[in-house]
Amino acid sequence: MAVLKDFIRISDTIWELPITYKEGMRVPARIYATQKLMENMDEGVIDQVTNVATLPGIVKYAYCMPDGHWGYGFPIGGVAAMDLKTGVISPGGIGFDVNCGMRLVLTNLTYDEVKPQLRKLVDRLFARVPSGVGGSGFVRISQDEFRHVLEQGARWCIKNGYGWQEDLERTEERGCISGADSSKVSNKAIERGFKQIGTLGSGNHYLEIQVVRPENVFDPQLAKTFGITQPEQIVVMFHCGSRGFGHQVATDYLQSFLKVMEKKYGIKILDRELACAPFFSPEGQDYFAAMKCAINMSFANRQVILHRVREVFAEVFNRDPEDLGMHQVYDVAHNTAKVEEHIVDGKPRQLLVHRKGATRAFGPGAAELPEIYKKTGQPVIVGGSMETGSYLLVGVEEGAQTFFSTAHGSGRTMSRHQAKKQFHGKKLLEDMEQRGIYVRSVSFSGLAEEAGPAYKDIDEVVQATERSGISKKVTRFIPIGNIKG
DNA sequence: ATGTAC
Repeated sequence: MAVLKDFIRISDTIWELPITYKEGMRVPARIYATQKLMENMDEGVIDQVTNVATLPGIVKYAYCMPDGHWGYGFPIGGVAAMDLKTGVISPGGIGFDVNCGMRLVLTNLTYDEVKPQLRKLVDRLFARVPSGVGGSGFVRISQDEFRHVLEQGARWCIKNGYGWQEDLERTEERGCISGADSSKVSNKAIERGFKQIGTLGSGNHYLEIQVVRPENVFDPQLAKTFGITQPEQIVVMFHCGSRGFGHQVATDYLQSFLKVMEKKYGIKILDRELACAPFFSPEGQDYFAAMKCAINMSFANRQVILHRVREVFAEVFNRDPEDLGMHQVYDVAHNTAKVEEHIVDGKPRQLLVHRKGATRAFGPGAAELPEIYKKTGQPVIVGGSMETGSYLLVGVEEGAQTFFSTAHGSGRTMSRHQAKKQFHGKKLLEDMEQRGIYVRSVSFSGLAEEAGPAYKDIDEVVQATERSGISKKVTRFIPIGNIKG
């Protein structure tokens, strides 16, 4: 539990630890949380976010979002912007599951229309979207072709018939980050990844059917612009990443950084898990180019899954996906490091922004946003636990304070081990069905790990982001069907 | 998160 007296309270939802808190801190650390979230904040977060504050080149603050919890090196929920010339790039600040992210898709169906078909729909999705540890997808391509996927991302998918052209402009980076170089990726990573496009994975990865209750529309105007136009509307949300491929890229470069960090670059860190290299070093640049391949692999993964989701809906309702209004709202990444321009103390600066379990949330007018969202600000998809619900938020101008970053989900309160001891998968599944949520999972123990009480209160997390001014509520979604990886 | 151990 956090020792609150150590913190300077900047506002009711911003808590600061000054550089005197720990030797070597270059900038203060800031945690975004309500009092209630702060009282229960993982002690590991405080240790880790202040460790991050010691990294070379860090600008302004080391941040942790309200859904923060202990992670590898950096906390999950960590945000750190580095000066390009003096700063480092750190795999621990991005996460093993590079570009783990969320995609939200509309339908024009209502709850009453979907309810009689719910079991069939979930069963078909479970059968057609591969999930679980390992597992290969239905996209059969050679390892050489996979290299094209790594460099073209979701664009490769559209070219090959998996999706609609408009999906690209509704995806962060338009589904393809530039600068991905597959020659910087190991053969081992290619071998692990080339059969994994279109697969959900395991852990907290899932695909969910959700309903928008009228009382959960907080900004009707924005909701309408994002395509939420009718009462009890059904949407599909899913969460997955770059699978074994991204994991292998992270593993490869962590090893490479550990070899050179101290000997070649004289960087001393407080925790091996903070392994890093100067951004402009050969090792740093190679990792950046390889990590971008994993970003693109993940965009492609979610693009192919979207294609499958549309196919299944078309089958079950015997209507075209176009006719079902299955437009994508947006796709957000929440494990990345990207070069972005931000205003620091009144001057524009190029920064490497690490977001690990944190969502980019650009406000209205940002150059990176597509025309359709230029005026509104960026849609932000925040996935809650399978029992409680999720949110659609929007980026706001005040988000500049966190380099336009906000929360990405609920955040765990309990270790997986502890959750497995406390909950029983089969009973949980039955309880959820009683409450109108139909779940399919490859593993009961995996299901138990994802029980609602193993996560923070999503409403409290979202409130913290809104009250601190880093994002704003649009709608809340209630789960009715879940495919758990 | 992860071919849940090089």
